[in-house]
Amino acid sequence: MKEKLKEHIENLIPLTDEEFSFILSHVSFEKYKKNDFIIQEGENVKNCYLVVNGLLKLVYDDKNGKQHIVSFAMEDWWESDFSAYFSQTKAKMSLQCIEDTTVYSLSFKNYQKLSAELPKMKQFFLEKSNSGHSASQNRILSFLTSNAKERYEQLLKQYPLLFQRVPKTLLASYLGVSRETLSRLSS
Amino acid sequence: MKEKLKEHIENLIPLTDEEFSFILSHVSFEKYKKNDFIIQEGENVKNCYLVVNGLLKLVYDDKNGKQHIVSFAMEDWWESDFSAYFSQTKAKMSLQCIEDTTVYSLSFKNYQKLSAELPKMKQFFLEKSNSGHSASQNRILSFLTSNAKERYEQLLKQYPLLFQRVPKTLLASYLGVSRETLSRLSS
DNA sequence: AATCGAGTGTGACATACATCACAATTATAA
DNA sequence: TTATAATTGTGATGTATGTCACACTCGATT
Repeated sequence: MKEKLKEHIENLIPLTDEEFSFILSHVSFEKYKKNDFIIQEGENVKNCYLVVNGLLKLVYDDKNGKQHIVSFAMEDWWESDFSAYFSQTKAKMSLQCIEDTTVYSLSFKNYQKLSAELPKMKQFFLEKSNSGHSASQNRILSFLTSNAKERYEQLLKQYPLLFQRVPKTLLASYLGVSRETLSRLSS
Repeated sequence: MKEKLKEHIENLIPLTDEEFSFILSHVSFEKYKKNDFIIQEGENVKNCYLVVNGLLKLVYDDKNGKQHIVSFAMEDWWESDFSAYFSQTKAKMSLQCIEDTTVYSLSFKNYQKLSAELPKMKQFFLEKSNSGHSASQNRILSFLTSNAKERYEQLLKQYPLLFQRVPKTLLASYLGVSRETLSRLSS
């Protein structure tokens, strides 16, 4: 398990063994079951999470009780309600398991500590944040330029695995269309 | 002018005079006229920009020749085709002046240099990137949860100034609706 | 002053998508 | 296994929004 975290970071930045054990002492390994909530709307968001195995959804429940999926988090992704995490306020969204899931959890305090004491980690977080930002911009772009069918095809192309792992209802909720419309698109 | 840059950074992180002049020697001050392109689609993206005065639009031109506004950049905002900037590839979007605009320009090389040699700047960029990421997620959320009228009202509430500074056609293009629909919404 | 073009409003109509209802199938649990 | 819930497909219909066409205003240019 440790190895997976090491690989994940070294994918961007090489680490000495000392550096890695320092990092390891600042995160905790956690297991969740399908349908468990890792973050619940309204709670203080103390942690962000690296998915080791499994699959998460970051969802927003609107005033009509409808669920909207802001993001899926697959293996090797960091996820949280980052807006609440960085400002240390209450979650507007929930983070819930679609499958049994294992994660590394990083508290905000330790995030700050790692950033401050290990320049390499600050660099790591910076690069992660930049790529997260780019990914979000691409998603915005797809809402601006594409209709439901095109967005569906883009999603399939980008994450063919997702298609087999999550019910269509959730895909629809991610794409911003009703499940009925999505069903008609695929046929 | 220098003062505005100093204020902007010190809004997040205090600087000594030496640190600030080091930073200043790594950016360049530039002036553009209304309708000028700062970045053109297809070019290599060498710089990102801090808007000192004026107003920019980040636009994507789709295959049908239709323009989509991914973002407006007002005073005190950093903007670029960040995806292309960070990967040092060609721009998928253009950055164009809606008004006469002055900016500080930061090359990718100097971005890396500042990040590497001034920990405070790495911290600064990290915090900027995090808040940019949050902002993008909020925009995604508004596409998922709101119809055109609601998105319009949210925009007005968040940036009342914008409303007076840019033609409705551009607001429509930002909101992802036709100008006719937007016109009918406001009445 | 006359002309031009950008920005805007509005009617008529077309289309994409949502909603509601119901049936069929497949997974899950007792 | 049987029962129960979750998932999916599909028809009928309503609504939001897009598209096309045209007119009007207003500021800029000559």
